[in-house]
Amino acid sequence: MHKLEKTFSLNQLTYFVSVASHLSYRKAAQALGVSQPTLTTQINSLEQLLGMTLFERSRSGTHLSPQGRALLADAELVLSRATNFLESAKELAEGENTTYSLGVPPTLGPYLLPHIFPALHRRYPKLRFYVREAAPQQLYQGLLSGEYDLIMTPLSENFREDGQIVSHHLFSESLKLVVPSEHRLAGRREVFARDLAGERILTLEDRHQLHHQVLEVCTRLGADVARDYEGTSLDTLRQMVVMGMGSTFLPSLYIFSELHNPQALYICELQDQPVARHHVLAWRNTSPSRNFYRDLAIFIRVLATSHLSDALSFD
Amino acid sequence: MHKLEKTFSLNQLTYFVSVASHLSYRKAAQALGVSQPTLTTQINSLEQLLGMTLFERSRSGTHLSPQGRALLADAELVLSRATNFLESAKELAEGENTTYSLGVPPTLGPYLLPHIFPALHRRYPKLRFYVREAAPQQLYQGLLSGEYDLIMTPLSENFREDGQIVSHHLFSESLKLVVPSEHRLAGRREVFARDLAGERILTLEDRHQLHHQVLEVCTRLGADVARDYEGTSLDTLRQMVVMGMGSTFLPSLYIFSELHNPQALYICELQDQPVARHHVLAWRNTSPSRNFYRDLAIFIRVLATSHLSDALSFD
DNA sequence: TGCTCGTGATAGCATTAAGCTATCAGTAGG
DNA sequence: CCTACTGATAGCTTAATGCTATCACGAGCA
Repeated sequence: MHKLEKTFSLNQLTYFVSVASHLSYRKAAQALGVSQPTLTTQINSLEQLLGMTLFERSRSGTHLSPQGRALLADAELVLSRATNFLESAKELAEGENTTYSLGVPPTLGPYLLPHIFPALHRRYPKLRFYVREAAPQQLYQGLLSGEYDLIMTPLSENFREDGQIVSHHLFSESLKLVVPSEHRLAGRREVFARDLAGERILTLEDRHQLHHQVLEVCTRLGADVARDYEGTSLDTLRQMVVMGMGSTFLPSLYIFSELHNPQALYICELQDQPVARHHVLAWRNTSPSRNFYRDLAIFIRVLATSHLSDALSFD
Repeated sequence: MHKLEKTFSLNQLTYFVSVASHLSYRKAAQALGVSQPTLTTQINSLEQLLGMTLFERSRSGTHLSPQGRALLADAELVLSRATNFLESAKELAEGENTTYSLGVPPTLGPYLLPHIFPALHRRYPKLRFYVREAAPQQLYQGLLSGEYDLIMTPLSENFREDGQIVSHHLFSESLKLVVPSEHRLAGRREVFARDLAGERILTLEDRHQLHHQVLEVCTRLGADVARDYEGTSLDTLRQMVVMGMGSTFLPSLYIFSELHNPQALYICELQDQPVARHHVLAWRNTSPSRNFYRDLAIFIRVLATSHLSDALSFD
């Protein structure tokens, strides 16, 4: 923590450095575009503040004092850092070369971002994301607290667009039924909701939003959710199905990304009661970059439409 | 060369950092001991200067903008350099821990400074010298130009204490006649000026002040100065005498320092016309440290009196 | 010796910057 | 609906910064 006290100004340092390099108040004043008395008074006050003489004045010229010589390097360092600061600011101000903190759910990020980041980078070459994964509940809290600038999250009853938060719909993603290839439903041309009655359904740990959604669907359809074994990731969930521990629902983007050639699995949708999650990009409506975020959401939706229409829908 | 333009103040950076760490204007204001409106206006003007929004304000709190987050580290760097600068200044101001630029002639420095630096260091523990060797003529010019803070130099007709330069007498150093041990004068209890008539006298190159002094003495006494071989240092001069190329005059401090047990040489003084050089410490009378320099000169004289009275005189 | 030129210091004023107090306006939560 | 909290704004005071004009001193030259 920096404390506040009476201190020197950056201009005073600039004057110090300039007089030191010209070894003349008048020449330095001319080079700086200020008057010579200004230099005299400013350097006097700097000297008083520092408690030492920086320059040795005489009618026939000006020399650095030994102390001034020692401080010169430090003064130049301060000024170079200040210049540095201004340059960073300039660069940040004139382009979208900012790093935005983006929160994504672990069941979406790894299967979506690789598909859209390359095109995003081409569109906004200087744009960078600091991506962090968390469950949607944490994403929402983190967005409120300022931890994230943006979150990508599935809609749920916990998510409220309450005046503080603005969200933009990106796409809808169906959750597909995944059964082992030796399962009684495997190969069926059409599977209906009633076929799941009594079925053993595997899902993720309950910190994931997917857990709650699958639980709600199963309760509605009369299927049993296996609480004794819960997956820690979509990959482990898939392995559990392969090993015959039950069936599950997997997001279509995961299937599209990871299961190009699923040998031991049969994948289908419920014809009469499709299950889907609806993903949005959300941000605080107080955010200074909100206009950019809106453009970004629109652009991501366009990218998804053109690259991922096999896996997603855009109602 | 740093150019001058409208820029931010260090206080503004301090405010920025403080608001960023408290995430609240009011709390930051309290911590800084200023009013909240001050922070508002200062940060607004900083934002305007940088052309970007640093904070996202809302009625329910304050967050860093992505740009602000990126600039925060740079701002802290500037402040830490500034603190650094003030600390250096404080350290320089409260002690004599400054590095002074000291010019000495090559025929004196190496044979005097090792005798006085240890005691000088005990007396002024934080004092440092940046010692450079040059011929007295260059020393004098360098003192005028500000290259040296102090010079140690033998008096000569070129040296003028002309209102700009103040000098303080340190000690007088005799120049002793040095002849090879097989020389006709070797072993003589008393040697007089007239004994040198026609003698071949070796000396240093003419960029050394010693050259001119020996030349003057020899002309007066009727000795021949050997211009064909001139030494580049007192050590080579001594070797030339050992090899029988002639005789020479060597400063007594050199003899005291380097020739504890001269086997091949005989050393004596001219009884009736002793030759000496008179060393002073000199500085510009405009120098802010001139009082310290005077103390220093007195102290060096005291040191020489107590440690080097065998080789020097103090008239 | 006296003149001129060049140095930094000083005085007095004008302008700008930075700070304060008091108040406003909007949101959150009881 | 009220209370408490946020940052923003208005209006004023004071401190800091810079300017012009002038001074005082020294160096160099005639």
